Amino acid sequence: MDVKTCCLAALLTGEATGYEIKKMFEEGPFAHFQSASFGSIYPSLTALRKAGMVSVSTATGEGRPDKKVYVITEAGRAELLEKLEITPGRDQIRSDFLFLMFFSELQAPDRIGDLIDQRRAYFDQALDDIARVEVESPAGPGRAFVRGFGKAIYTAALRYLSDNQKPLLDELTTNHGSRPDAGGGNGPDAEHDNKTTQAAE
Amino acid sequence: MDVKTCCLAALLTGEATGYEIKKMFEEGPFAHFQSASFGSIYPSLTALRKAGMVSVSTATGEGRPDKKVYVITEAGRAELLEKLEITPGRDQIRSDFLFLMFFSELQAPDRIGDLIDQRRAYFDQALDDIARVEVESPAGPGRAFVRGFGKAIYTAALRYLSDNQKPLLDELTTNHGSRPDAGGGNGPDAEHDNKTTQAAE
DNA sequence: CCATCATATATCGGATCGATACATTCACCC
DNA sequence: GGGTGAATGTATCGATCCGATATATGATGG
Repeated sequence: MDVKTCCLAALLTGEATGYEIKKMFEEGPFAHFQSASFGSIYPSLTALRKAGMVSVSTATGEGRPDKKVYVITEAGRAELLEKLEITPGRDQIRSDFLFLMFFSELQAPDRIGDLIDQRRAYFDQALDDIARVEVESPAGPGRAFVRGFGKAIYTAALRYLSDNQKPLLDELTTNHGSRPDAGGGNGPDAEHDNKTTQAAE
Repeated sequence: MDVKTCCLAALLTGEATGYEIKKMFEEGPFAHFQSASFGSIYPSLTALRKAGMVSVSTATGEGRPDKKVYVITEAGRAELLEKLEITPGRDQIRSDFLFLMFFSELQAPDRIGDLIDQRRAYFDQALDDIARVEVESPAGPGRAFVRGFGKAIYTAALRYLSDNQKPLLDELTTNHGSRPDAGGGNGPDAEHDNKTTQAAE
């Protein structure tokens, strides 16, 4: 979902500053399935204000200068409801961890073991986060459903890692010396009799 | 992982054209944890060629004009190995589906039911994809580990959806008329006694 | 007494996506 | 025979978005 819509969604739970919206994507209820950076949040809020989707009130407390508190308007709420009617596309997942694991054979087994340990800690943390958010904002059935989903996924991931860490490491250490050089020699389907001309440069 | 590194990774399994690399991110072994578009793949390949990481051979078959087949070089292989040493960051997940489910209360229960049905079909498809890739490219322990991980996650997701679809829909239909207007009246922690000045415009 | 963290706004360059244009082959159907 | 559309391919453009950074202030703490 684009950042503007995400900002509207964040503001639906109450007024907030740009900074607070960022935190909602880092630690709050959206943390595990949406994200946005300052570089997109602030421009989005400005655009939403110009479009009348949000209103701003500048809070001048003690010392701290301008602190812009954003509130969603009726138009903004209508806009969000409209966006909720889209057909959701593919989930986008980008995991450096799985990328590294994909090439386990090219790395030292110890390194692979460390990576898995780190990832298990990471998933433990994720479960703690969900539990914490669960206490902080009880909320309705939609949120509970999403939280439950996250819990199920992370629990399964954790189980998979603990079940398969040792087997993988065993396999890597036994076949260690061989180094299969990954696609050099007998590569996949070497069938193409096109005339090829080597490019210069 | 940046697109350049992803291209090198794709080429490690054998030579390929830009088009084929794209397909590897859509249907191939990387499909479920990395992605890239033409708009980033082609510039990346050009940059990699200039840096000597890949070499190009233009295949002039019958009819079809220039078809640039890319091959990873030794320098490219070294570069990839270096990139494998990074510490992996957070997995990035962006799910429109969970975003929509988060706001279940604002939508018709039938619509929610449809969304869940669609997502179950989507996860079924994902499991089929993994099974298909498993047959097409047997490969080593790293790939098997990643595939197993995906299988575990999708299976858990599927189970969660089938277990919780009906309970959610029941909850939504019973509380239907109420429409909790999400954060308007008794919003979260209304404690801030800063002087606020309403912004014009 | 100064480092450093948390709060807070904002911008810039670059990475990346999504859509699109273009060109050709092949399969299919009428 | 001819037309339509899918698949294969390269390539670019605008819009979006991220990551790093600059700026400023108060609180915390060694």
